[in-house]
Amino acid sequence: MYSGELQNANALFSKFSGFGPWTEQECWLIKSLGVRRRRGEAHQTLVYDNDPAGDIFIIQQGWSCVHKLLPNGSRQIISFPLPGDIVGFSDVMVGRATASLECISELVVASVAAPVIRSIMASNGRVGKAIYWAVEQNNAIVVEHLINAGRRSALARVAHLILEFAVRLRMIGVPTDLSFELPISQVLLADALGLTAIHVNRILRQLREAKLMTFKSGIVEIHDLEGLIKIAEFSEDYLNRQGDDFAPSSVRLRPNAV
Amino acid sequence: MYSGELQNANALFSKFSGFGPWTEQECWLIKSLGVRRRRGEAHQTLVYDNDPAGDIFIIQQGWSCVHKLLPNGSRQIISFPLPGDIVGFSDVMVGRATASLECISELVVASVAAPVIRSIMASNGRVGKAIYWAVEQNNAIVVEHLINAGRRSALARVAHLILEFAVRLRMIGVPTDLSFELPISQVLLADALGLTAIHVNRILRQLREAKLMTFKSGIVEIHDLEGLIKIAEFSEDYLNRQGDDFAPSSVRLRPNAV
DNA sequence: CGCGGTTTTGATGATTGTCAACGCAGGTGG
DNA sequence: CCACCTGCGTTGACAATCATCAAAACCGCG
Repeated sequence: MYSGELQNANALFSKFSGFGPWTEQECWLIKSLGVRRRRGEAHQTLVYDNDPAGDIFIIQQGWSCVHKLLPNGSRQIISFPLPGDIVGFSDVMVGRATASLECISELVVASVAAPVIRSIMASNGRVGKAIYWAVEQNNAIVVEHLINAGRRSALARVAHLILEFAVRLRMIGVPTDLSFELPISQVLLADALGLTAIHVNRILRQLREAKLMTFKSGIVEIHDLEGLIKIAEFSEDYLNRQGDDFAPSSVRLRPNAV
Repeated sequence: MYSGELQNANALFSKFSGFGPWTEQECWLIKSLGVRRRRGEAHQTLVYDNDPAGDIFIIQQGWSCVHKLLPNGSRQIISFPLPGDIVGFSDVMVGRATASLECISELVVASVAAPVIRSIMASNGRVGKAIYWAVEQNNAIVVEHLINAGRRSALARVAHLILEFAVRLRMIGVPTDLSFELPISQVLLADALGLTAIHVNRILRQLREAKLMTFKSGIVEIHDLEGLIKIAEFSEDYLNRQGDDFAPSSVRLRPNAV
């Protein structure tokens, strides 16, 4: 059962291993991106919105969120990066953080200095393309969050985000056999979905009473996968984009789909 | 008064001219991206979601929107690209369109084949960085739309989007002296903001009655800029990011701000 | 002139937010 | 050990926001 740790010491290498085969040099390069580590404690803000951006971060262990605060005190969570995900890539290319990175649990990240990333991206190698693919996948997730907030009911939103977690966790090798740990408070879900925590709570009750899923003390249990997919209007396509040069092994939510 | 046309024959070159100085070679390269033209008529869909992506498009003239359709028939507009904006950059890097591109008015775009863009990005030149800066700015706009849909009231959303248009139009050289053409229906505004057209209409009435702005027959008139900025919680920072290697001339909404 | 798309308005209802209260668990200090 | 606090989850009552349904006016266009 996953609670923010990964067997593999290098989450990015683990994530990219499906894209292979890699040459020895490429392996070395990818692994080198994971050597400089940094830790964060729960509730600590590692990156502040609008700070000058010197490093990108590759999540290794733990849960975190990227968010922006509004003048009125509310906030919008942009994404929940998982181990292997790259945070602050565009910030580094542009020179300034465009959002904050906050730890939810204890967090381990690898940091990579801006010039290193820039030179990798400029070298036109397959590693750069893989990084680009990973970044684009994160952008696709942001777009899906926009669709969630803009055009789906609260019920669909909650279900959609839960299913997104299920697929993404499976993609990084966490066995999510219709049940997985999700150490995220209802407040965080609300800030990601554009709802109030109270309403998220009610929606979760609805989902429970409809025998679709439960989410209690940080554990998701999906009881009716097809029903959940249906009310969420969930399609995992946006998480399974193929690169132009490599084809990451596709992860499917349904065990034995066509 | 702007209605989708630009004096300059090459919108990208016009946009990038502020980043200069460019060498003669760089000028030639940027201009070369604008030579292959393609037209689209109003309501025509130039790119369909999930199509294989072969070209990127650089908007030259006219209005368009990037959107995604939902199974239930509703849709979410992701962005309204303006002349000089690049559409489908990430699609090309990934091989497949992640959204649709639809013409609102008659549209002129330049198309650039994927290999051309890839080689420019791989060459580590300043042109590639400028393109990257432009793409990142569009991503920042998507994030702001997420914040809009997730955490702002309908009133603030509408005001925010209007102000975004005002700044973006001014950034591409359209004089928006508190009044500008915006040939966009209320239905389109609604699909961008996560509201119904009827509610957008009522919000526009509210804004009119509060003497903040009017939007009638495709023309926006801002009567109380400060008031509008206030209720929108608008900060133009997300549109004025500096590159790490160049500083595009900052465009300010307030004529004589500090 | 009629037609389709858009804007506008009213009446009504559903969804979601706000306010208030309580329980529960974990931590902290007496 | 217990009182106390704080954060989180839960529930109810109520209010505000926003959507839905319906109808009419308007406008450009064939």
